Amino acid sequence: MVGSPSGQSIPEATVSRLPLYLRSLQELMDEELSTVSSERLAEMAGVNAAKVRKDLSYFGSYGTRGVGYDVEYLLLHIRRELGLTHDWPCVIAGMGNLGQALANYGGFSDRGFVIAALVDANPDKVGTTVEGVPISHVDDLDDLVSRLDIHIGVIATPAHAAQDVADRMVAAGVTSILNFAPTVITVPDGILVRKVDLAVELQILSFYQERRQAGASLTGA
Amino acid sequence: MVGSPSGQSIPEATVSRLPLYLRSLQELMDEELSTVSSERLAEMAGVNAAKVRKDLSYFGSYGTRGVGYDVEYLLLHIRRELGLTHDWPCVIAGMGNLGQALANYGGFSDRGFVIAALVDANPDKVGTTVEGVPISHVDDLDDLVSRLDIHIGVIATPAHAAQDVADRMVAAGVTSILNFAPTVITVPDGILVRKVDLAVELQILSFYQERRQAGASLTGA
DNA sequence: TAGTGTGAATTTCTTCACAGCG
DNA sequence: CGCTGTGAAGAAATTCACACTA
Repeated sequence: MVGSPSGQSIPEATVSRLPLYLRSLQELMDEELSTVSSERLAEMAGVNAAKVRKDLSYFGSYGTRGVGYDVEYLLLHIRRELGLTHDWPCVIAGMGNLGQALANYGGFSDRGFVIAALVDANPDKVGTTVEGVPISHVDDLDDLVSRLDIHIGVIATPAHAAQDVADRMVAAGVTSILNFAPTVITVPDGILVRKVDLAVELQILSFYQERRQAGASLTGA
Repeated sequence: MVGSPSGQSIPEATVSRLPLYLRSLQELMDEELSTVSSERLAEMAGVNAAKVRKDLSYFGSYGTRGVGYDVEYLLLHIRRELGLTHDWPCVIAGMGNLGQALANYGGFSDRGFVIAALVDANPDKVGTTVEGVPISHVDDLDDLVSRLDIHIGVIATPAHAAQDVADRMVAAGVTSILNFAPTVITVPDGILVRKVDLAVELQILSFYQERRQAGASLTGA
């Protein structure tokens, strides 16, 4: 989905697994383990060991043969690769159920994504707060984005409003968008978009569920 | 992530795009268009035309050369492939913000995923209703699953509770699980699991956002 | 000895390009 | 003519297997 950026490339597939490794390493830190083998890390992340070693090798040699990887060192390194060494102020647009859930979702602030602003088009919602953050009107996006130095926008509006909100975000200066609305949005070159459609995953499950009557044995991930 | 099921295989990558096509076709139906070219469909789904044609070709020849695809026919066909010709009763475990958002999320029932039951471990929540569906205690999973003929479970609990809930679901007879908890769960062979981690996508955005200062020109999706 | 790092083999996915059909 | 359907080429990702080393 994304062109390879400056410098020589880390495969997209590898990038998409880094967050999994990061989470696993955080668990290992909590358990106060200081080293980890590719095999163990693979098991925790739900992939296989060869993949872990290959993935990590793109960043250089961080392991010790015969021992494994230093948990703390690797954690720091992946965090740096992911750009998670500083906070990212974000704005969420659309304060319906999903928007509220996202605003409340601990997993964001945990990992450096600070909900700096919330916007909605409904005047009744404007002025109320979620998790201590006031809901502003979507017309104030411009001001909020520049004042709070926001680069990342999250769209949690209904599908029909998504493109308009995306346009406003881009105009305001947002350069990365995470889109939860079940529609494709188009943006100018240079703007990054990723999409999550909650129902898509269920449909994929349904596909495999439907066609396994015939004694198929499938493996969970 | 999932072994190829009975019959000759449709590539995983293709399966994961079917929901996109389905959504686009539904929009075309709403606009009362009766045919669509691979190019137009590609644009709507956010992929390229060759991919659309290749994907659809796995199901046989459904297009008309010189014209395109019949919207209604293709829609029906993909819906059948995805197993969406009948309703799937689902249970959601974990009625925090995310669980509530999912229960409210129109995108599910729209597409045949009926929220048949909700469970939580917190006795204070048990007995209240969300969208007209009562919240039951997680101990009643067994009864609910068999009585309501539920095959699909959605986990929206905190990470630490996810494995336990998954075990209970499997014991109760659930065969497909969609896991929103930020942790890997393990299940017996024959149980399908898909995972959605809301924060993972943000971290991937962060990766690319971080490394584009150097005049890189990236393309949004 | 245990476990990394990595070329090479393999598989999967994408894209091309054009023959063939309505 | 316009657009599908598809072999074949190309690219990307995964997996193998083993040399190497702390």
